[in-house]
Amino acid sequence: MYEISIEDCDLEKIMDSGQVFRIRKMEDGSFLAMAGKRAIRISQEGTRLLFSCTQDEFLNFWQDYFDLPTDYAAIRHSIDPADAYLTAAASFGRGIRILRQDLWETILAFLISQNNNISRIQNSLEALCTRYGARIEPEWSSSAIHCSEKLYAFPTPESLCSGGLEGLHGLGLGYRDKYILKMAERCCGPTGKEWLKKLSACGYEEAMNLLLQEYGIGRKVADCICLFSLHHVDAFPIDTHVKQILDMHYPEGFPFSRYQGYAGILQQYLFYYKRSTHGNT
DNA sequence: CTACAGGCTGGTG
DNA sequence: CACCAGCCTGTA
Repeated sequence: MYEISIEDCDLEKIMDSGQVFRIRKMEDGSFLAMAGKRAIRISQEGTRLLFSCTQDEFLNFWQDYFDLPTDYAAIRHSIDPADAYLTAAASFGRGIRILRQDLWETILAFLISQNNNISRIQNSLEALCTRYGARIEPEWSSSAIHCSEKLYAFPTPESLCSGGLEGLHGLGLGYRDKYILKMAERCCGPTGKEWLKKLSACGYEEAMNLLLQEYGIGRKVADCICLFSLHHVDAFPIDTHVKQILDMHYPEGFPFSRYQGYAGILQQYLFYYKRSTHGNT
């Protein structure tokens, strides 16, 4: 167990902010977060967070995964007070953080996300993990906070390839199955690892160029990958909701220059605010 | 039943 | 260039 107190970190909001699809709330009110081949239980009361892992694993993985070293209050306070909508959105979304998710996993998640809804995305990802992922046996599974259900790691590119296109049927992927298979093939073997490594190492512009060459990846999906995995927080994904916000509240254009270098964080506040106040799923 | 999901591809004007 | 039909399918 590892306990920490931190401002601007609300797991429920993070879970509902649309950037991650493998965190869910358990019956006891704690959260189950899965990332790659890891799984963790986290309980939260106010600013207190209790992680079901050793200090070592917290410091080596989860701390950065949840981007805890970043000062989000400072970011919120930099917002133009005259911008009533953005001020309200940031206040409402206080606690959201931009996670640092695994690249391969994030690419697949957002390939699936296109023209899709959140519950279906979650179902598809879970089905994918159940079919092709290795079993996870977390340390805490045998302790007091047991978890009856079986947990699966995110599958490797190699395991996805092994099933071919037929192996992706029945997962609710629809026409996106061929995008997934192509991407799995892309990420296989040494050349695939090299490509992922290159993506991780380069800047925002270069990452966009590389991603946009891939089958099934357009500007919006590429921006999501840049923001939610590579942590290029100047990436500003424009989906139907954000487009509506921009049309409605920023007819003169969003003030990107004022928020240079971290507009993507504000995009999350805007997105979450709009979705939450319109009762969408 | 239809409409719609955090879009992209491929073809047309 | 801009425009847009078609695409899979669970959910509302």
